[in-house]
Amino acid sequence: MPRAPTLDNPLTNLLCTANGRSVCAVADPALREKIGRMCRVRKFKAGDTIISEGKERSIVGVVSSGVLKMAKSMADGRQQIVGLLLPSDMFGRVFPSDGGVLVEAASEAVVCTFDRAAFEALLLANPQMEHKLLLSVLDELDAARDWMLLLGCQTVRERVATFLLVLARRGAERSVPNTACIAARVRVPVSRKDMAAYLGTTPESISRAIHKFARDGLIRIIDPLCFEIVQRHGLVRASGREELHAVDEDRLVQRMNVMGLVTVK
Amino acid sequence: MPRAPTLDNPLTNLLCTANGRSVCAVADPALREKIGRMCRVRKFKAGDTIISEGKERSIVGVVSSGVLKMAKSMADGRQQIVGLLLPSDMFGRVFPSDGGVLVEAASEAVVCTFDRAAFEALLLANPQMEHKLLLSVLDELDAARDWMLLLGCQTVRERVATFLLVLARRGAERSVPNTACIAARVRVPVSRKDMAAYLGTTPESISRAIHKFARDGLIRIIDPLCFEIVQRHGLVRASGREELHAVDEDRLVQRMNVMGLVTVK
DNA sequence: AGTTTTCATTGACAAGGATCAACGCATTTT
DNA sequence: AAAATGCGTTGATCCTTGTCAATGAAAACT
Repeated sequence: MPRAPTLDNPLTNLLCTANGRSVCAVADPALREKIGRMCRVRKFKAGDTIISEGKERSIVGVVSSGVLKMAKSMADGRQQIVGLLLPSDMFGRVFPSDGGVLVEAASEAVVCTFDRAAFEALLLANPQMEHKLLLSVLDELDAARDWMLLLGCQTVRERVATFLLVLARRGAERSVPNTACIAARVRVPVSRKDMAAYLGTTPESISRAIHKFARDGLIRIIDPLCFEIVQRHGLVRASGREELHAVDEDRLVQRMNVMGLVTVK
Repeated sequence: MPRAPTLDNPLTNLLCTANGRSVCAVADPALREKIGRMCRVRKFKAGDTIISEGKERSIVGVVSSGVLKMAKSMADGRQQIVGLLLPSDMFGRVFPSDGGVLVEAASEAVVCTFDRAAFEALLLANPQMEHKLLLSVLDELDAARDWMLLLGCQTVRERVATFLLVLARRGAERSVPNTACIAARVRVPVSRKDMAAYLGTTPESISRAIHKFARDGLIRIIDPLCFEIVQRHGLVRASGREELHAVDEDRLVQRMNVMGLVTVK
C-alpha cells in the first residue's frame, strides 16, 4: 500500500525492478536515477480515464497499485477489454501508432507516468532497455493471440472455466508443488461487467455459467468474486483445454499473466 | 513469380527491403550480404506445415511469394486463424516463448528461412534492426487487439462486412483519391473455411452473410472469391464501424494490413 | 437513517448462428 | 470418360446465448 511518493522517493526505482517484465529492470543505477526524475506519480479513482481511446497518447506509464483495464469499443458502446494491468505492468504505446486503446482505472490506482517522447528517447538511447521492451511486447502478442482463440472458438462455459482455472493456478502458486487435487481459492479482480467484456459475453451468461459449475459441484461460491475449486479436473474438462499437459498449462498461465488476468494478492 | 533463388541470388536482399515493415530494411549493404548468406530458400505446397504449433520453433523466416496462415487450435480441432502472412511478412518467433502458432502454407509459397538463434544474434548485435522489429511487433499487437474487438463484439454480418471493406479499400488504393462512391473489386485470398476460421464463425454463416449483402444490393458477386462493392456506405453501416472517419478507416486498413488481411495483387 | 444507485442473480423469451444434410459444380484421380 | 473429391451454397432444425425485466442485496450518497 504505497502512498503517493514524492519525486525523490525511491519507489519509482523499486517499481521498475519489481518484475522481470519491466523494461527498466536492465537499467543501471545512474539510469534509474534519471528515470526516477522523469516520472510523475498520479492517483486515479475507479472509473477514471487515464488514456482515452481516440486521442493522441502523450504519456506512457507503470502501474504502482490498483488495477487498470485496456479496452477498445465500438460507437454504440459495445466494449472489449483487451487486457488488465496490474502493479509493475506498463501501459501506453511508445512510437507512432494508429491504434488506440482506452486505459481506465478499474479500481483506485496509483500510476507513475512518463512523457511519451522522453521515454522513447530513453529507449532509443538504451538498446538493452528496448530489447527488454521487445520481449515484453512479444509476450503480449502471444497473449493476445491466445485470447483470440478463446474469443473465436470457445463457448461461454469454456471461457469462464478457463478464466477461473488460470486465476486458481496463480493463487496456488505458493502452495505445495503438486496442486493438482488441492482446492484453491480464486478471487476475481474485476466486476461481472468487466469480466463479461473481457470474455466477450454478458454478465448474465457469466453468472449462469458460474452457478452451473456450482450446481455441478465443480466449484463452491464463497461470494460473487470469490470461489473455491472443488473438482479441478472437472473444471479443466469444462474449459475445453484438458489436452494441455502441465507444461502447457503453465504456458497458458504465463500468457494470461501477461494480460493481467491474475489476481493481485 | 520468382523462382527459388540460389544463395547468391539478390532476391533475399530485395525481399528484406520490399516493405517498410521488414526488419532488414535498416541493414547496411554489408549486413544485407551477411543476411543473404544466412538464409535458406524453401518452397511449400498449399497445406504444408512450416512451423507446427507444439514444437520448439527453431526457424524464423520471410514470405517470398504465396500466402501463409498463422493459427492456434484446440484439441478437438477447432481452429482460430490469428493472421495471414503475405510476401515480405516475417513469421516465426524470436526469443524464448511459451506460445506457439501453427504456420502453414495457405497457397503454394516460397519462403526464406533463418536459423532462429542466428537471427536472434543478429538482432542483438544490431539495435537498429531490433528497433525496427519492435515497431513491427507493436503494430501486430495493435492488430491483434483490433481483432479481439471484432471477435468479441461484432456480429457475423458485421465481421464479414468489415473484412470486405478492408479488402476493398486496399484494392482501391491505386485509384483516384476519393474512392467513397467508386465500386471496387474485392478479391478474397483464402477459402471460405479459412475465412471462417479467421472471423470466428462457419463457412455457412459467411456464405449467408455475403449472399444477403448481394440480395440487398450492397455488393455484386462475381465469383465465390471476387466481389464488387455497389453501395459502399451501406456496407460500412453493416460493418458497425460507420463511426470511423476516413482517418480511422485508414487506421483499420493499416491494422489489418499488418495481419495480412489484404489481397496480394 | 433513508434514499438512491450499483451490482449480482434469476426467469422468460427471442434470435443469431451452429449444425446437419443435401445439392451443384469444378477439379482431380484412376 | 467415369468416379471421386473438395468447395461453396442452401434449407431445415436446434440450441446456445443475448436481451428484457424483475428482484434482492450491498454500497454510496444526502
